[in-house]
Amino acid sequence: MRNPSTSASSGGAQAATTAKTPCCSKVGLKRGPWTPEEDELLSNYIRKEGEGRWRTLPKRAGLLRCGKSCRLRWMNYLRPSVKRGQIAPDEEDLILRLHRLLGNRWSLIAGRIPGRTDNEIKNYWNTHLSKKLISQGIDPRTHKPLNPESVDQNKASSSKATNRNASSPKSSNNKNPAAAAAGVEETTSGGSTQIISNKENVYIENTYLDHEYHITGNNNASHGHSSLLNCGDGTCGIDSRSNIHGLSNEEHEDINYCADEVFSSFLNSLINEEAFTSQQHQQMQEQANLIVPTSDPLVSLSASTFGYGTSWESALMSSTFNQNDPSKRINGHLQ
DNA sequence: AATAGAGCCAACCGCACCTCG
DNA sequence: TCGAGGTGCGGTTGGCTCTAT
Repeated sequence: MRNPSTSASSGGAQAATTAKTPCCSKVGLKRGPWTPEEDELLSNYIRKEGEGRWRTLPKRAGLLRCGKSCRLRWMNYLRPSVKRGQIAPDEEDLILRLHRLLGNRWSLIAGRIPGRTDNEIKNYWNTHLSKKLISQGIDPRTHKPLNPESVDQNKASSSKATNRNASSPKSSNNKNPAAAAAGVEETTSGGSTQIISNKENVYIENTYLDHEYHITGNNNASHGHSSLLNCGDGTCGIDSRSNIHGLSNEEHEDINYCADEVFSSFLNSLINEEAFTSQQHQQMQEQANLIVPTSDPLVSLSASTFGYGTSWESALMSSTFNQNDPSKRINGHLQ
């Protein structure tokens, strides 16, 4: 692993040129790669005073950097818990699974992989995993099989020049006007999973798993939590309309949990269930000599989790609930 | 050895959310 | 309720390193 601190020759003491970002607009602030001296100043200060108050931290620490830059450097590189080095195969596997569940929610994914930062995972995804999936004929955004035209397009876009323009332009944080007009906040729209919330409810909709997970509970600022699913007051519950938690479509029931634990175990159950059912389904396939037209374990999950157990087409057709109208899913029940 | 292109990753940017007065 | 400040997130970029010619 290269140490960026040693490559500080380029762009180093360049003054901020843009005046749009308040904290970086001050003339004389340093940008570019960090030097070992700066790293030490920042590390020593945070060890002594702790994290937070990033805006004023640089001045207090004697750094000519903006707060954002300090925070980023600490979070992505200097924090003791940050693990350096190659992504291990099991970590890679976990990233793939989580991306399939969560889409480009790098911070959420990073939160499930100890020692790895969102930036690191994002970079690893863009430089390794997306290409790997494309080479396997899988669309890295949707995790669905690519059609031949898409394969060509994706292969073309994997070159440096086009890759930089491949992503949608600054769309990640844009609100969906239609959703906004309907009083529904679409918090983000990931590749494989959509998290939709209104003031009282949160929906997790994973279209590729052919499930709809519905986490109910307050989702307003008065809770005082930044996390979408972190209510922590016991009012949150999870309602899965698949039988992934052992509940049938007909007789599902609300279960109250602390949302953090719910979300955590929710992800675990998905990840583990996926691993389990993938294996299980493969065995079933072998036994029944059935052909599933893809190697994507996701497809196996869909089929076997729904209990149809034979093909992904049946799993797709088994979706009986309304996937398009969040207003019909309040409190986990169709209205 | 020189050069061009590709790969890679730390850092930056802009936006949205949260908190607080 | 509103606005300002602080923070976090995801997308993008700059530039160093590697590899092929």
